[in-house]
Amino acid sequence: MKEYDHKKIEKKWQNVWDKNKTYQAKDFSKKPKYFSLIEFPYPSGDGLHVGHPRSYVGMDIISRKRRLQGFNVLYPIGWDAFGLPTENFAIKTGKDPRVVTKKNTDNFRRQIKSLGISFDWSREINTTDPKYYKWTQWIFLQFLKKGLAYKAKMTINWCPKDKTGLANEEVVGGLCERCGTPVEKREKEQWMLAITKYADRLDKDLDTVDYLPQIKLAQRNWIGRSEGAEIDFKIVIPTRTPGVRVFTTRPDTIFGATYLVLAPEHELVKELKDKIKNWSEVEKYIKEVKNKTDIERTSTDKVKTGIELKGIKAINPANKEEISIWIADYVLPHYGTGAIMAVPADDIRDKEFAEKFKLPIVENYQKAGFEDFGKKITKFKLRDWVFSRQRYWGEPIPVVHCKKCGIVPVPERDLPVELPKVKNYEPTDSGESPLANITKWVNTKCPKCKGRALRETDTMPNWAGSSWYYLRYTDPKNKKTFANKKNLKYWLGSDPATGGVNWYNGGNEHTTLHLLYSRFWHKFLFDLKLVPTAEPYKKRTSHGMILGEGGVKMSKSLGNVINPDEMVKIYGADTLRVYEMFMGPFSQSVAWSTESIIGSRRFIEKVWRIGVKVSTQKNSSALPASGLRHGPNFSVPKLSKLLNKTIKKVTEDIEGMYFNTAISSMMILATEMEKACLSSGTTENIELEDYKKFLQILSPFAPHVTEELWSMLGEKKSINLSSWPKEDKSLMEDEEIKIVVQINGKFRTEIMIRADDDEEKIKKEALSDETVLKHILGKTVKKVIYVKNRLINIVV
RNA sequence: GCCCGGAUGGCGGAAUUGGUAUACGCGCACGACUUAAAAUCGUGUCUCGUAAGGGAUGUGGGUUCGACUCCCACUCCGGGCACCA
Repeated sequence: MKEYDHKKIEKKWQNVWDKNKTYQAKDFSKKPKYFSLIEFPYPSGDGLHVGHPRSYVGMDIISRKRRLQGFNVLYPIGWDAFGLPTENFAIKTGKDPRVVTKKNTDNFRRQIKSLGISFDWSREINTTDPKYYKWTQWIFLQFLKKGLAYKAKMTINWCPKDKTGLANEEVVGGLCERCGTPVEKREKEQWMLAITKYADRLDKDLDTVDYLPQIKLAQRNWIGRSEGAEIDFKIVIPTRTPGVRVFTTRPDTIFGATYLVLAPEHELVKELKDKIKNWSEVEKYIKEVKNKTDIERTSTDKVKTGIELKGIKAINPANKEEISIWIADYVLPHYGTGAIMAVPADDIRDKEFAEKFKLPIVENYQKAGFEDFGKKITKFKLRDWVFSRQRYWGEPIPVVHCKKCGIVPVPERDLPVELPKVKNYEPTDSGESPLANITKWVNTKCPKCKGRALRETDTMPNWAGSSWYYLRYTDPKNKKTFANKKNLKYWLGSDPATGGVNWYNGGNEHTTLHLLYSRFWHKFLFDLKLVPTAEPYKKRTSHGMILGEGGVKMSKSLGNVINPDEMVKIYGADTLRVYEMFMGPFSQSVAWSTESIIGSRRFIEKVWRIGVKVSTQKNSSALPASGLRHGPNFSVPKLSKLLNKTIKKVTEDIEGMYFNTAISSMMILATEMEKACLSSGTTENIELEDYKKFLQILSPFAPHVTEELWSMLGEKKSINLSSWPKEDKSLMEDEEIKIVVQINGKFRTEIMIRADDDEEKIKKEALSDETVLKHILGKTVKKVIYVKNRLINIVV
């Protein structure tokens, strides 16, 4: 018998598909289009993680199914290659990030290709390619033009020893990850993007997209829309106008407000410095707060801290009572107005604070109307996006600073502003990007006045390139624009309300930031009439992580990292694909088990054995013509029925991403098929057409082996060019149905009924069943509940 | 701490969304084939009990004829928390 040689088969078909451009999407086609998307990977030096294929295979199954369903499918991939790990590697080794990136992407490409994912490699993109980031910079200039990119002072993490700014990730327990020095906060001018201008629409438009409910919820919570009121409190000591404005979601409780709390950073504190009698204490407290994170500050289980601003008082506008003013770290400067009115009778945090500092608590106060003392206002938790990085490996922000003209955008014709080569990748001592050291590059001419000017040395965050990459796939080589409008209209759809990438799958960990940022960019481009749809993604799902054996995180330090190359080598890509889809529910994290992968291999081998038998007997004339078969083991109808049920199940399960149960049902079918062969010694019990349908529904999961078997059965064209089978309902109906009989909700027995029996007849039958009679002997039957085609429960 | 998930046999998980808990797979045991091994196939495999029957879906309560599924309170685990991607 012909052996299953995964190495030969997989290599062979990967070459054929490549040569025939089987998976290349065609711009414009009579077929309906389908745009399926995965999050393009960051090409890390560690190579592909077994978690990557999970997402890629999942969407590959969807994409392959869509092709068989007659769609013109775009399933692209690229590299999100700017970022910290490559930069830190460069700092450590002195190697050019370009060289490192090239090496890593080459490795990733080879690994992904070995899995037989149906990506359209002709559209491969790379965020670090100047031809790509030219357009990232161009989009930034549009933000600048519309006033949505601006500069503001922000606090950053600062390591006083290394003299560099640090990313949050590089701060471990308040210490610098590299040298262990306590990290300080510093103020620095940063480029910002005004995402808050889009907050309302980012929230509202979630109603128009098909995201998993928990993804929508996560987005909504992040945006944090809430309705409240802004109320002005007069400062009476010292007399000052204007007073202080607070934001509250409960303006109705104003009669219970017994003191005010300001964020320690509130400008009023600095302004009234001279009037605050206990300034030295206040100053000390402000310093302490400065190095705390927002999480530490707002944690509700820590002891409340704060300090009164002695010597200044405010007036509650509702009851005209004089109240004290405090500062406390649990009030954050960037939410609301950075000031609250405290109603200890009604708010747990205010109550804790009042109890600790012995502040008055008024329990039974008069309720006010919503807008009696202030103005209704909608507030968002969402903050503007800090868009500057003092780093090397990112897109240079394309502006110049001119003493005469101020900030001047680089003219669009001069894009891209290419990242120059440097010798040293470390940030400078002053905390500037390493680009600041290249005087030749920094010194330039002002595009406006032609005078001397300096280039901006900040670069963009990694999120920039990934905020619009899906658009570039529709027209990846365009030199005139980021993507042709016609292409965008074709691939995203022309209806602003319903169009977008058809299906976008990614990690749970991206359901807030990346997803929100790219929705923001897309909406901005939509407003400029540069993209045809209001939302980038019509549908969004997410997959869980693959953990190491035993459910711990897979990491180098734990030594439990699984190399996909090795799995492909030993078991084959098809087995790895099937295993990753079978190991657990797609949406949840699941632990890897090398011991278990053998089950998927056995399944593929079973399919292979049946196929080899079917093909050899088909080619020998020993097999009687279809429809003329007889014999004691004649079980074609039974198998056909199971096949049709399986087609239905697999068709539906793929849509819900229930890949594990789809595979389970195909395993059952394969087992039954093989049994049918064994019982008769031939494959006469398997209809050739049935077996082919089985191969078709399996092909999205295991594309190589099914393609090989397909051709062994005499098919000249690729299985990719066939059409998705449809179940035959007439072959699926059961005339006899098994009904469970329960007594008081406990399983007792089962009876067979005919599909057309009426309820009374079934109940009667159940009550006259031997086992039932035994159990209800001497008891009164109170009630008989019948659930159609399922069960009967007798209550006694 | 806050937000979003999750918890079912020795292990990964299934359960038509309120209707036979443990499908499918791994592992294990036994059997067939084999000189033997591997592969493959078959049988068994939650638990107590000889059986009849009882118990079990993280914990404690509740709703219901009936709860893994719904409600309330808790425990533990994973992800996110704005400069990791």
